[in-house]
Amino acid sequence: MLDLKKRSECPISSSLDIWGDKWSLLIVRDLMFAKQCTYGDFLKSDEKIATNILASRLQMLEENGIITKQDHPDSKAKVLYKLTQKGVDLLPLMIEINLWADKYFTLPAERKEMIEEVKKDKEDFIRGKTAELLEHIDN
Amino acid sequence: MLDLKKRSECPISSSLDIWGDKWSLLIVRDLMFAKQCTYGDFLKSDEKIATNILASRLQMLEENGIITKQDHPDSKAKVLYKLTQKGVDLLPLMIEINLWADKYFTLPAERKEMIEEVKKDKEDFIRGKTAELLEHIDN
DNA sequence: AGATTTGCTTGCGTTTTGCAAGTGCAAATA
DNA sequence: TATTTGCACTTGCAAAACGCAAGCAAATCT
Repeated sequence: MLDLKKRSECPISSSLDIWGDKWSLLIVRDLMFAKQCTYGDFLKSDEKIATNILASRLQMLEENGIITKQDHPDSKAKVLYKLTQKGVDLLPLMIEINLWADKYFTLPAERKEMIEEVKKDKEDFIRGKTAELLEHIDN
Repeated sequence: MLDLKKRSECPISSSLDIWGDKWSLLIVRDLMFAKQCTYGDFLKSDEKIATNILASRLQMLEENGIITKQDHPDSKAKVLYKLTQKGVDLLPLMIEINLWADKYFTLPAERKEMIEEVKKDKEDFIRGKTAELLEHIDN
């Protein structure tokens, strides 16, 4: 059991207490955009997270109801990680990060494509993506 | 000079490399919502950031163009910290964090009030607040 | 002139991170 | 059936970051 110590009653602070580190939102990103879902998939991401850190972040995110484990349809040895409703609700936040980054960094072509879609109709994109992410979720 | 090492080309990752720690967004929050501006003001925030960490984060944020130092009108001993355009552009992100937190935490009355205003007309709130924050900025 | 305020810096012990290697169970292979 | 491989972690340890207290120089107050 990882203990979460709230630094204050501020909502920003409380949120950062859960996912405000260098890795957690990358895990959320993978679950949102790359659709990567197994432990090994996270390890394969470009940023090369250390395996012990990954395990610790997954536990933290699960304990705080952002993600859930599910049985992998193919094998008992594999674990499927999915976003919960609470996790999917981070989508608008992730989109804003992308939009900010779009203004100040050069985005890779594939992500740029997604952002252009967002720019056309943000609300619509969020609706569609949320529905997609919530498929087959049994929180 | 604090060195920023990019973990990957991903925009989320690059953004987190700058402000993706437990403290940076709290500094941005203070500059956005509490209007706290001096070094001492940051130290007085509820979360009680350590002074060396504060100094290091302020330097990082300044080097990455999120904040700037300005002369304090009252005294040469004081330093005024302000958000740059790049910093102010984090407002939509901060709002989404607040909205997320509003759904999953209990907000303090004062912040709740702001969020209700946001809910009425998000775009309008952002326009107004952005204009307010950009007053007297000489990036 | 002496004391206080302000914005930091320095030292040092504790915690977190990062890397490599190891473990246990499931599944594929021989 | 025996053995190797794959997968999801755990463990150990060195390195880095953090957190606390004290110190410090310049500006300001008394």
